[in-house]
Amino acid sequence: MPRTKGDHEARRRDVSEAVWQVMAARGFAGLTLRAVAAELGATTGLLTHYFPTKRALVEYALDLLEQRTLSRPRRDSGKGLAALRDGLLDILPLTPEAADSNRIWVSSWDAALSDPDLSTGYAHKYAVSRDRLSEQVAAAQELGELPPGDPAEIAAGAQSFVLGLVVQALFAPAAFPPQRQVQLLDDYLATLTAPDRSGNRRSARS
Amino acid sequence: MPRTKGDHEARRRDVSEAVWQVMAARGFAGLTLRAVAAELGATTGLLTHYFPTKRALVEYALDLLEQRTLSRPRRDSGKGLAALRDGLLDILPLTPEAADSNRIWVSSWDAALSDPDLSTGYAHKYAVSRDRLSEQVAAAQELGELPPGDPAEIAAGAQSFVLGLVVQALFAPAAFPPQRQVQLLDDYLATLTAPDRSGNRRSARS
DNA sequence: CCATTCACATAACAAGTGTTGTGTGAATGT
DNA sequence: ACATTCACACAACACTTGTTATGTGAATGG
Repeated sequence: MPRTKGDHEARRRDVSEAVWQVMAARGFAGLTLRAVAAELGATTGLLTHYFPTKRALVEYALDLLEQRTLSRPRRDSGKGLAALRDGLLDILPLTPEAADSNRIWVSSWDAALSDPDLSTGYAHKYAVSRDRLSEQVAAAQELGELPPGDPAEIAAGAQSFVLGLVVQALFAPAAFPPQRQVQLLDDYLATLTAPDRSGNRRSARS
Repeated sequence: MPRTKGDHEARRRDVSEAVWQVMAARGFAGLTLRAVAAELGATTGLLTHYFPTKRALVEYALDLLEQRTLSRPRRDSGKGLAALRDGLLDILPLTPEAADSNRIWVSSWDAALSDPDLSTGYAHKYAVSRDRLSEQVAAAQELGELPPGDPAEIAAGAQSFVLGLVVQALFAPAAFPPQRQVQLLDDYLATLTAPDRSGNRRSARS
């Protein structure tokens, strides 16, 4: 039963939704043409009509993942340290949608690590994210909310912390409910704001 | 060409090595019977002789992964904070072997997140690791090397930090050479040792 | 010395995968 | 009104995967 209205754009959105559902339910490895087609109530012919090859669909799925992650409702309340906190909170799986998004991300790491092309893409993407955090760190430092130190290093540390927290929360959602995730992040940020009493210089290169 | 000596144990070690090589080279998703057999210079018949089903081989591979991770040469120099640092350093991909191990771990998360049985196993495993870290945190606190605070929360934070650092280092090994990983970890530990000057209480529950 | 067991190889099978070609009915332009 | 294009369905393909059945030569035990 073909579409009465040939709305290309709407159809593409249907495909997006089906791809998303499949990835959320069966992981990135479960992203198969027939699974998407079944979720869509169609056949593989539809997909090959929109995507010439499987790789094209995978790349589309990754774009979709990035886009949906980026277009998630973002907190953007303050400036400086508050903005940094918001940016980090946006990453955490605090809502079911964010949990889906993160689960898909993590499950895509398998394919990404085995594929050099995808791997460099991921590295670049995380580098961009780090740069953005770095700017927020620098802003917070100028406001005196964070002690001095290389913003890039502090940003890398913060991203590591949040990334790892994502992974732990995905594997043990009961042990890491949203409240505890926020608490852990706030504790981490609290230690960042504290001055360093030890002899170690923070983030100095040899 | 069958084995002249029927050394069951040695053969199993050969299988382990082949499984390891395959996972390191092609990721967890690439762990296929024929790939292992080819790496072993044998056929699938050998594997079905040792493992009744694919799942058995997967479980064996996960055991192997855990065992190899655990049996990696560990630093165990000091007590208290130094022991905690050692335990965290042991996780990081500072050596090629540790990088292999971590890459396999990360690539296995895809299958684990889609399989409830494996997922709970992973959650348990990370919980055990957290408990161990928690004890080291408590010991460091008793030595006065760490300020007071719920050891479990501090351990969870430290594990998150290291886990995330592992992921970043795997995707961008050039940007996260061993030296920088150690530096980032030491910076993190330095912030932990610093007293909290802010009004936030560290790790208090509501 | 011989029967049995072991440790595989070999080959086939069914299911699932991406891909390709052909058909077909609706929409569309003229 | 008609030819063309579009948006798929349908079916077959080559391939990979896990699984299973059968054979076979070496080790082994009595």
